[in-house]
Amino acid sequence: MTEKSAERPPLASADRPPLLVIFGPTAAGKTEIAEEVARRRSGEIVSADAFAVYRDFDVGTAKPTRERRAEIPYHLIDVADPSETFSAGRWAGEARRAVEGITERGRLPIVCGGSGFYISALLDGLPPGEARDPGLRERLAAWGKSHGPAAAHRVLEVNDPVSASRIPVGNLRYTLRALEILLVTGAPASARSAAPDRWADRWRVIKVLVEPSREDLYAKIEERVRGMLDAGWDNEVRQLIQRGLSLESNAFGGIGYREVAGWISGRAEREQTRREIVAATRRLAKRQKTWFARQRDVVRTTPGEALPAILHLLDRRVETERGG
RNA sequence: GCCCAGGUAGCUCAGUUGGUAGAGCAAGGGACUGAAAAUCCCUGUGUCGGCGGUUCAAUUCCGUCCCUGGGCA
Repeated sequence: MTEKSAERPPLASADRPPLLVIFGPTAAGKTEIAEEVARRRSGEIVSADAFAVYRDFDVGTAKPTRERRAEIPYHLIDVADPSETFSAGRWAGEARRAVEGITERGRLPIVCGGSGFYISALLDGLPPGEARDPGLRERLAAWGKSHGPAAAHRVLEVNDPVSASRIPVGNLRYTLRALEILLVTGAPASARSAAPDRWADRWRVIKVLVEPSREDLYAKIEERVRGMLDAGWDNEVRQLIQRGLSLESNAFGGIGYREVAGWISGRAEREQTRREIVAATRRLAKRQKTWFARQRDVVRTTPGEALPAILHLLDRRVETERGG
């Protein structure tokens, strides 16, 4: 997908088709805004959500309902089996294809979601080659578990001191990933620089960060978790478990799923479960905020101001064309 | 009413053989190159239940009162 795009020379700014990217913390109200923009500007939404990709994980991922998806086309939702482990690279590849298709159809692509790493992979690209080997990863995980993070980090330090210096000793997952890259590619992860990725140059990218006040966000999180619990989250989890899906699967790592599993198996009260999920969601929002803080060329808005701000930004192209 | 066990960070608790205290969780900040809603890093002054007493010094010992569990009447 990148070869084709690399051959295409970048167009003058005003001639490039728009690519709207709406991101922000969970429960900020991004979806409603994206849907309204889609209605008014004949757009299609590309979900940038690492857990909405899994089929049958609906309630806890705040996935748009079938009715809404019938009205507004959505992409990158329900594209993976819950037993799979998805990846940022796979998402970015599929998202690029989706964006290209939407543009070719003459419609507005709207990337909307809270998975910052995924959005970065889409816009800025990832180093070439996945350098991923599930079997090796499993063996490394087992080895790391028995030897401990310190031992793993020492091995990395010998073979890739640069990566080792960047990764805290306690972060076994990152240490193992660096080792995996080393073993799969034969080169240290630190030498794996991102090749210049010009994919996004084909679009006039409009990045909008939707950020409510902390007070509003926490209130919305409370409300959302309550709503999910009332909407039959427990039934969804019960069905997933009955179907034989492992609690160890990546999809079950999504916030709330293991908590709800604990509740329906009688290990925790509903109210306690609710509180834990709210706390976990707040922590997620905090991490998202940290991730988004370093984004460049972003228009920052609140949920209330977002829609007019976005419409104004989209219409600016028309003004430019008329003027020039 | 009596006996026992407790009252220490927002929560659950540890501890100080007397020199004014820590862990986990929560909370706040941060990192992030194919697991990312994941993973990890940094941040802990709190009338150590109240009031008296002993002591150079009490959260730690003594007395008393209050509160919370449990037991006995």
